[in-house]
Amino acid sequence: MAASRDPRPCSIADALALVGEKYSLLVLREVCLGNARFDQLVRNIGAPRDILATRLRRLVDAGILTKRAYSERPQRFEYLPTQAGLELEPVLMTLMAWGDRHLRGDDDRPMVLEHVCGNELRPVVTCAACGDRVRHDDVSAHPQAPGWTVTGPSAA
Amino acid sequence: MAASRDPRPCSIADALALVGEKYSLLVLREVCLGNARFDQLVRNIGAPRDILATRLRRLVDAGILTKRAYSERPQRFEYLPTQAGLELEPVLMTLMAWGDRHLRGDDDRPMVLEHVCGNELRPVVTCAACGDRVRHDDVSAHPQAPGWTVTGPSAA
DNA sequence: CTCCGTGGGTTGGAAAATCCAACTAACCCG
DNA sequence: CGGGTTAGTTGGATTTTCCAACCCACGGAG
Repeated sequence: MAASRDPRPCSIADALALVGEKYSLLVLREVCLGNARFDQLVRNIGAPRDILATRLRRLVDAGILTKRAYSERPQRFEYLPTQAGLELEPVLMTLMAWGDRHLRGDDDRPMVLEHVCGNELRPVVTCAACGDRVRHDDVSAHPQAPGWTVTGPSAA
Repeated sequence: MAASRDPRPCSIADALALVGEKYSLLVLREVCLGNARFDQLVRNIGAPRDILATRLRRLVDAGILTKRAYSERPQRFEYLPTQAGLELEPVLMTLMAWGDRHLRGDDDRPMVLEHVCGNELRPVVTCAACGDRVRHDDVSAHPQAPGWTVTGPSAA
C-alpha cells in the first residue's frame, strides 16, 4: 500500500502504509471501544471476513494490536490495542469530529463522547508547549531530510 | 470505498470514505504545505498520474479542495484546501506525531513543525471544555443511534 | 516555421486487491 | 446424532491500481 516510488520521506506516509488500508482504522475504532472478537468486528465494520483476517494479521505484526486467547478449548481469540494502538485514538477522535462537523449535522451524530470532566468531549489539537489551539497559520514546517520542497506560507 | 454493508453509522467511516483512499491524505498534506500543482503532487506523493487525477476530482467534488486557474493561456490549475480541507490538518498532525514516535526515532524525523510560540510543535489532543489532555480511560462513548454495541470500559 | 520542453492530464492493458458465498475446523448443547 | 457458535480459509468473479505511452496547448530557441 505504500506509495511505491514516493521520493519523500514522511511519517504521515509511513503511518498510512500501516493503518491507511481499507478497514484498518475501523478495526482500531472497534478494539478501542472494547469490541475485540472476530465476528463482532465483521458485523460492526462490515468488512469481508478474509480481508479482515489479513488486516488483523498486519496490525498484530505491526505491534498495533495483540492477539490473545480468551478461551482454550475451544480456542477463541480476541484482539486488543497495544500502547501504540491506543495512541492512535487521537487520530480517530479528530477524524470523528471532522466527520461530525462536515458530513453530518449536530442532530445527526451517531455517537457522542464524554470526558471525565463532565462535559461532552470536543477534541482540539493544541501545542504541548504553550497550550494554545493549533491554527494553520501558526505553524511552520522545517524539513529535516532532503526531498522536501515547501512552497507555501508554511515554509521554514 | 465505503464499507458497503456497514451496519454501523459512524462519522469515522464516513470521513474515511472521503479521504481514506490511497493517496488522498497525502494530497492534503501537500496542498496544506502549499504544493498545489499537478506535477508537484505527482512527484512529491509518488502517485500514478491517473489515480491522482481521480483523487483530485473526488476531493474537489467533496468540497475539500478547490481547483483554481493560476494561468489562462495556457490553462494551468492549482488545488487549494477549502476550510473543510484545512480542518483536516489536525488529523495529519496527530498522524505525523504518531509515525514519528512509533515508526522512526527522534533523530530520524523527516520534518519538524514549529509553533508561533517559538517551541517545536508537539500536537496533543485536549478536551475543549476543561483543557486537559485526553486519555483513553477518561472518555466514555454514548451511542446516539441504533447499531452500536460498546462492550468495553468506554461503555456509556 | 519547426523542434523541444513543460504542465496537465487521458487511455489501454497487465497486475494486484477486493468481494462474496461457501466451506472447514473445533467445540458445546440437547 | 443434529444444530449452533466462533474463527477463520478457499476459489473465483469483480474492481482498483499501476504503468507506460499518448495527447493537447502553449512558450521559447533556432
